[in-house]
Amino acid sequence: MLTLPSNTPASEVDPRLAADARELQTVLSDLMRVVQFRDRDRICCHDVSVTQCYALGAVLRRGPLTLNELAAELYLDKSTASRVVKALAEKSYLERLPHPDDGRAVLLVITEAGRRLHGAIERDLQAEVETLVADFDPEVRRALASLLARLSRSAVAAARETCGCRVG
Amino acid sequence: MLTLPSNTPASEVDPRLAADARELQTVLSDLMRVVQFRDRDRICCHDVSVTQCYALGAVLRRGPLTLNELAAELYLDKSTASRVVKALAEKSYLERLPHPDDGRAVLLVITEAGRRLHGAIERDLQAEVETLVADFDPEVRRALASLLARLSRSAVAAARETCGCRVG
DNA sequence: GGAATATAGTTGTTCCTACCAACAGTTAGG
DNA sequence: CCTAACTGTTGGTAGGAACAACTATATTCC
Repeated sequence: MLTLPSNTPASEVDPRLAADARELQTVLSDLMRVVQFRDRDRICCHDVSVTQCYALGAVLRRGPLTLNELAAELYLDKSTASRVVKALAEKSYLERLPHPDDGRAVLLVITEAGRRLHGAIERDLQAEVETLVADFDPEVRRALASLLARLSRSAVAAARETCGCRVG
Repeated sequence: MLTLPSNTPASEVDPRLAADARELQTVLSDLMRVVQFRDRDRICCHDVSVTQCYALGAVLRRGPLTLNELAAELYLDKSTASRVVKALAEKSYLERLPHPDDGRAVLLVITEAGRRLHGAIERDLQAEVETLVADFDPEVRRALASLLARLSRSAVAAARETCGCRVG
């Protein structure tokens, strides 16, 4: 992570930075708002909430996880994660297996039903994104994806560092 | 809005589209998650919730709004919007003035305190974005902003069309 | 080995968000 | 005028999320 010395305001080095950041902040807020709304709309038609769907995806992608690992992955309090998992387990989309090496921990494993559900939702969301970027040129789409990925990595790194007022 | 005839799957016209959409979907989800977390963290240190802050921003940018206009802007149910406004009014960040032309409606106006609070929060968020994109080249930042803006417009348009299961 | 400490999850509590529904007051149309 | 439509508020219910308190298991250190 390249960062500037802390006594040098970034905007001094690059005078455009402040204006760009302001514009990005605005645009990002708008995008967040509408995407959040869309996700709610698409996901809740299925059997789970947005957070539950993310949890399912995390377990699917990262393999068996403990509860704390899941909470960290989703930036949730462990109590929230616990309840999310509980709901998913009650609907038989996840299983809580005893951890082989640690009697306190659980291992979260996705079930076949969970896999199917997550696949269906992901197809829906993907179709939605397709309509969003259908009239973007292919190279523009690629550029967008790579820029977003970079921004996302940067944001994750920043989140890990600052670990603000709350969240352990 | 350029859209394809509905009987032609977009992925047939452009075989890369599906893969790009899938990648975008994944990246967008990750970004959403972390930005959402960050917003909560930054905004709630001040006196308001995330939604309240967005409401403040909407009233600030769009000038005096009625409650219904605000609700539409934020994709909220009018009852939720009403309570958000109520909370902001109790903290004296907003005022509810009678609408001059319509005895039923209210005009939401931001107060000086509200303006100050929103300014402070926006500065915080902007500073956060600055650190995120500080090591992006200026032209890359510009490109990112314009692409996000385009994506956002596209998403707003799509949201208006489909007006899914819920929300009036 | 055993007491003190740390960790993994669960549960209680509270607040915010959201949706649906019902309502009062106001405006518009026939 | 009188019904229909609309604006905003409130009641009720459900869920998400955070903090704190708690149980049960691991680890550390004497």
